[in-house]
Amino acid sequence: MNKNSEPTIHDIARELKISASTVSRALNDNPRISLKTKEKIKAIADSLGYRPNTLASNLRNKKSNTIGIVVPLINRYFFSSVISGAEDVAYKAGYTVVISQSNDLAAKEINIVQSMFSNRVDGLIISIAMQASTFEHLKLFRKKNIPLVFFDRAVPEIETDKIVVDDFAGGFRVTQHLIDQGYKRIGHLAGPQNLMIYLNRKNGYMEALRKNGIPFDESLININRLTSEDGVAATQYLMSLPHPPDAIFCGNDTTALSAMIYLRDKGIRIPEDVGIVGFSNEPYSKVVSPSISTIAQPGFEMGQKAAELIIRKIENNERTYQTIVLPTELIVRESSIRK
Amino acid sequence: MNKNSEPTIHDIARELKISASTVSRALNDNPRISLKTKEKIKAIADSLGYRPNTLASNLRNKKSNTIGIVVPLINRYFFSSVISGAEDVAYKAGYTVVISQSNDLAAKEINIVQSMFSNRVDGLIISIAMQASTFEHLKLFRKKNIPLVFFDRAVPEIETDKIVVDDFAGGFRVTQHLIDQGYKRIGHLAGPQNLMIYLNRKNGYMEALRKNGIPFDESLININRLTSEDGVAATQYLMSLPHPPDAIFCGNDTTALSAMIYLRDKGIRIPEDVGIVGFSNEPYSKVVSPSISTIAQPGFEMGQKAAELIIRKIENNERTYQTIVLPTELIVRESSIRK
DNA sequence: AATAGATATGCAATCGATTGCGCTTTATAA
DNA sequence: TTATAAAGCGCAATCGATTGCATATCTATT
Repeated sequence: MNKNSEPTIHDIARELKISASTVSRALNDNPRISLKTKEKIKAIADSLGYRPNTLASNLRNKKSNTIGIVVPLINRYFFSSVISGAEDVAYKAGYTVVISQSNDLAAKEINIVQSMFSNRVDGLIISIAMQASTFEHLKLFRKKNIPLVFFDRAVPEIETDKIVVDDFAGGFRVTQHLIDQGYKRIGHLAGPQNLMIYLNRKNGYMEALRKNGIPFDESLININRLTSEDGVAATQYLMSLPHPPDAIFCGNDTTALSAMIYLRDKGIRIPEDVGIVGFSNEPYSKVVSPSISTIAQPGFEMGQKAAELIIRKIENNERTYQTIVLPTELIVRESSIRK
Repeated sequence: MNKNSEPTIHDIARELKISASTVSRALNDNPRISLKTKEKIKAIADSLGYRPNTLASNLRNKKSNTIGIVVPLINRYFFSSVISGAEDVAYKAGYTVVISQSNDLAAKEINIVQSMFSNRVDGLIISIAMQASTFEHLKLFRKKNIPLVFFDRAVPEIETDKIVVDDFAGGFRVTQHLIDQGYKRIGHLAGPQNLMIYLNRKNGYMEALRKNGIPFDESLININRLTSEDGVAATQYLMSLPHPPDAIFCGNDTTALSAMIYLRDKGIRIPEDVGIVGFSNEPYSKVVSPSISTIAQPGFEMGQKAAELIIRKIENNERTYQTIVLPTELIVRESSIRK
């Protein structure tokens, strides 16, 4: 072994005057090697401080034992929870996870995905960027038959595994809850409608109105990017209507919070004057005052499920796809309790 | 090229009846290859849908272009911010980041770090587990001269690059601020003292007391693991003292919040009866009510700096180490304003 | 003692990309 | 025209681990 280069199985082999194949087999506990030899080999390996070179092994095995995860933004509670859950499962199954964030930019997402392909990830777990519009980079994975799992934000036109929450039911429940609380004019801050999750939330909202015989008023829906700023602007707009809403179903907790702050500053009381419900159950939603009613999205669990699913696909080469819909849970807090 | 296996440079070479070396050089824009040949090669590469196999390249180059990041818990705002910042910088420099969480367990940390070594990461960025006590796994990196950067939670006995915030100054400032606000008996919830960050915060606290001529009272310091539950228990304990504190400097925002909730439930007013200051500036600290005074820790920036530093080390093989101390910023909010 | 069968190990190719060295061919200079 | 250099490209080894096939040794059986 050269100085300052790692010992390899060949160094161990030379030391014992045996072949590298034997060493390799011994270290992998291959039954073809006798126990005595194995022990000698392992002893030398230890004393040399040998560490297998995963790169070489991966190359030979055409398998990287790596799962790629792409999220819009790592630094967001829901996504970091998903990553955390997926990492947990992957680690226990002997996989490494590589992570990238698209920053919700289509171009970066394409780059990342291609780079992960070049790195020969065994599977890809992704929640697509808001801004994404073409999906050739993802179809590549399907074409090569590399397991691909969408979570939360999926692409309808790509047939593969998906893990989503029941956004429709979530939107429905939120709205029904507001109606039950006696709110009469319910506004909605909706996210980009090219993303199914936001479309479904809105549809759930509309269905609840319909079912309760409440006429649908287009002007009460404001579609935006659900940033904090958008939340303020949209709320301002809704409240300036000749006939403003007395409750707002916000597409996420970010806008729910910013709407709440805006309304409070205007002297509008929550939940007395206007009820607010968010979506996602961000950690702060339960500690702000008033606490925000919202829909819990089990991020950690989604990550676990996504990892379990993709590992199964990697190891069994199944060719059937499923869409796992996790149930939503309405968490009623102060911001929407009128009764 | 075999069916269902990726095209390689050899396939391109065969197609054009040239050698693989030429293809490799052409694709890497080596000046030794003529422009005409390069163009032909790139055209074929495109039409074949060729993607370089990074594994093979990495093996040959003894470089993985990968940076490992180990944090206690991915799913924590500060850490996910660091990861986010590091990923940003790494991505732009052409590196992939692999991420693992130790769950604050020593055993898992050791495992992860060794696995990252086997994966031949080019460098390792880590914030050590609370529970960690031996550091052989990290010394391995130093011994092999693989760049190692600690952030936030560093190991004093290992000489390497470190990126920390000025916890001492942070603790000092918090305490001085409470004193300035007229609080007389200031308690402190401290984290495990084997971690420098918590030790430094406590030392800053003590120094501020000393400088203001306030006698130090051992019983006002409670050392715990700074979980939400610990925060409640510690606060309960402090308030049950014969001479309870009128302000508490909490080692992190988690405990600050749980302390606040506990006190509120007991009918104790904040900041009138008891002042509270946290540490870390978790996102919720500014939106809860009362909002929590705290120390801002620039997580995203720390991640960026850590990545920049480690990439420089990787690419230049420098052998000098630095400790970058990022300034802390006291954010004064409602929970500690008495005047 | 001879042979089948089991046991233990080695040979050499392979995974895909890279690169030092050397061989042609063409261009330039004398 | 001949030497000389430069340009363009190929050969083959290399990175480290794996594995099908072959070989060598040993045990058991008749």
